[in-house]
Amino acid sequence: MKITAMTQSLVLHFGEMGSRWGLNRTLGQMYAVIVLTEAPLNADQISEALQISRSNVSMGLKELKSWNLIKLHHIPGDRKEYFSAPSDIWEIARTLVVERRKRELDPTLSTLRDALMEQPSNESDEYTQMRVKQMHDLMEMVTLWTNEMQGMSSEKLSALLKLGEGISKILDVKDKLLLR
Amino acid sequence: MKITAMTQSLVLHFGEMGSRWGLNRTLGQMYAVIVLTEAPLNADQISEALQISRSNVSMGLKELKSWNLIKLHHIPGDRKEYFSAPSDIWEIARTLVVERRKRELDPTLSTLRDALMEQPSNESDEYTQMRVKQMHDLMEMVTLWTNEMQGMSSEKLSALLKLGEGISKILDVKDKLLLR
DNA sequence: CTGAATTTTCAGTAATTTGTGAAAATTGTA
DNA sequence: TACAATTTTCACAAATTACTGAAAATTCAG
Repeated sequence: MKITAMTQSLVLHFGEMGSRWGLNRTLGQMYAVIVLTEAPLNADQISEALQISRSNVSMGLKELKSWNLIKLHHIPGDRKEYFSAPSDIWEIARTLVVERRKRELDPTLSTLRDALMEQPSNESDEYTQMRVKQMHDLMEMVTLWTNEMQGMSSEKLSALLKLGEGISKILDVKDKLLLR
Repeated sequence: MKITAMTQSLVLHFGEMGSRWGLNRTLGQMYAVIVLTEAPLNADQISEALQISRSNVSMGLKELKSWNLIKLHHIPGDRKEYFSAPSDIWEIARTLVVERRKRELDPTLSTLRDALMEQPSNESDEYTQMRVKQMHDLMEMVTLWTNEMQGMSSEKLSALLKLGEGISKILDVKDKLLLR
């Protein structure tokens, strides 16, 4: 499959960024071409578009599946599998946040909890535990938030993000509201 | 410098996680030992605590400085430089979010803007541009948010995060509030 | 200004991560 | 069930990234 110059340059950029996100270059490129192309693509098309080996595509797709980032399609009379990204960009963002939290926060949260269970052996450990507690509480709050986010509709999420600087004002008047 | 068993295991964990965050193993370990130790540390102490070369520590400190994650101290009568982390965990979190945004979103935002300026050469490019527009708008909102966050006090940030599921309710009544 | 203490740089090496082709496994249709 | 199409796995190779020691640069007390 040939890709346009515009897509090509975007794909290259997403490749470079891929490693800064939890992915890697190929994964970034693969997801870029999938997201930016309207029709679902099969593995051979991706392999050709990005000039990477068929097996690399297979491994990349496996990983994108584990991130819940792609949808699987079947075309009647064609045995190949076709892949596309959700058409709702908010759904993609939501998935990314949740999956990154799983990979980046959950394991640490568990380690921090373990450390808090231990008996401090001296006063240096006591300081350490205090910091661990602070980190733990913060990360737990972030986790609650991402869970909240997961259940939010795209419309609501978009409305929330659009608040922008308004959020500060809302916090100021929040106590005046009858919540809970 | 010797570190306790508790710190040791936390340092190892943060090392493993380091690569999942935008850092790397050594950087994760270095920051862990700095955050978890009350007294500011000098480069030799870090080098000894983590069993890594002095030059590696120097490069790591350089990077932590570029992330604005460490504070520099001087001890009277000692020519060495000592480093510590902010005592306020929210300040660390705020810095992390802002710095990651700089590295993970800003370059992409600029590339997306470039792509939007181009003339679509066919209808496939038109679809691509539509998706680019969606991504661009979303990322711009996130940028606004992190800017907002940067200016927020730790107390306010903590209050916002504590809202947790309350945020949904607030959104529901937001229109009833006289904002702006 | 001098020189010892300290920090930084950098070229080379080590370690890790990523990509490939060939072979194995799976799938679905005739 | 048989077999061709397709996908996945995996050992090895290639590429990238991280680490080190030695040397250069910087800092500052005397």
